[in-house]
Amino acid sequence: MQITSRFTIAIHILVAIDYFKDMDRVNSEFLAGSTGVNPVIIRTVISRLREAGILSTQRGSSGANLTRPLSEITFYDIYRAVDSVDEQEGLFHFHEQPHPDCPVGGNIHTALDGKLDDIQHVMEERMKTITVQDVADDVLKAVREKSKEE
Amino acid sequence: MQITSRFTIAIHILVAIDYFKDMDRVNSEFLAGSTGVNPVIIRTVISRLREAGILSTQRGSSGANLTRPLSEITFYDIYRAVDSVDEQEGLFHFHEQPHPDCPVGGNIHTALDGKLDDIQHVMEERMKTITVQDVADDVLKAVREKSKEE
DNA sequence: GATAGTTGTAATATATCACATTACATCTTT
DNA sequence: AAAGATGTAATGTGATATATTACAACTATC
Repeated sequence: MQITSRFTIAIHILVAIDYFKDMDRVNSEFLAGSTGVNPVIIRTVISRLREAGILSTQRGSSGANLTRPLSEITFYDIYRAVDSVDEQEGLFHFHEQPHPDCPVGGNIHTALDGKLDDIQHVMEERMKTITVQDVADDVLKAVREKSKEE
Repeated sequence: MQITSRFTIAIHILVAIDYFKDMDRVNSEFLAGSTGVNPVIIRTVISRLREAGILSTQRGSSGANLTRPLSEITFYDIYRAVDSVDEQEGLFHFHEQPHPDCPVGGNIHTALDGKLDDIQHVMEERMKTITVQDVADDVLKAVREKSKEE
């Protein structure tokens, strides 16, 4: 299994919105071209980012506005915004009907749930330490490296 | 998305094999009852554990033998054994066709891949610190708690 | 050595989900 | 009013997880 590409798409979108903010009309068509993803998917990802308060948009009018700088948008914010992992269900799919009358089956949740939460938690905490600005910086760096080579 | 239940099933199975080792014939039918999972699924999970060298089985003959104590089987070992996350693909599904000629699309992998690997890595490292024995201990504890209550 | 019990595995079915796509109502800008 | 956007519903398609049936291969026991 894999975490949905909505997550990397959202990061890509945010970097692009910032990168091209003064140069182009950054509409869903443009972002679809940059990401190689269908424009409707772009719009739904943007919808989720909007619902999460990360950016704002106007019906009919092109482009999106960030509500805060990229340096204040963490990977965790995006992960939550685009529902990379369902908040209720959790990262691990637990088999659903362990037998309650079996000593193991009847106690496996008690014994295991906390440990699974732990694992998910370290992952999410690490996500909180990385921001979209970190990505934007590295994109810029790479762009400059390439232009040097010519 | 969620990590396949094969992971929790495998942990459940290993705890049960150990717990019942002197009491019952722990065959796939028995484990299917304890987990609430189809016996064929049980056998395929056991197959993977066998391929990973965690236990051995004999065709025709009931039961499985652990090749090492539960205290030496980590969550990471199981995670790898049952292919919870494809080793090639990684935890995050990257959108597949970012546009190479776009400054953002052409550099997003360079900028993002290492960060995604980092996140996956902290999760996997935490998995290495938890063993199936930890679960078995907590199952036993819970069993004893419940028997006290009577 | 015949029988019953078991594992290993292929083949198929079903449900769910991710992503693509079409279509269109709604809104903004010119 | 016309052109260009967004928001979103509806539908299609492919991939994947799990369940299930079926059976060959093997072991233990009577």
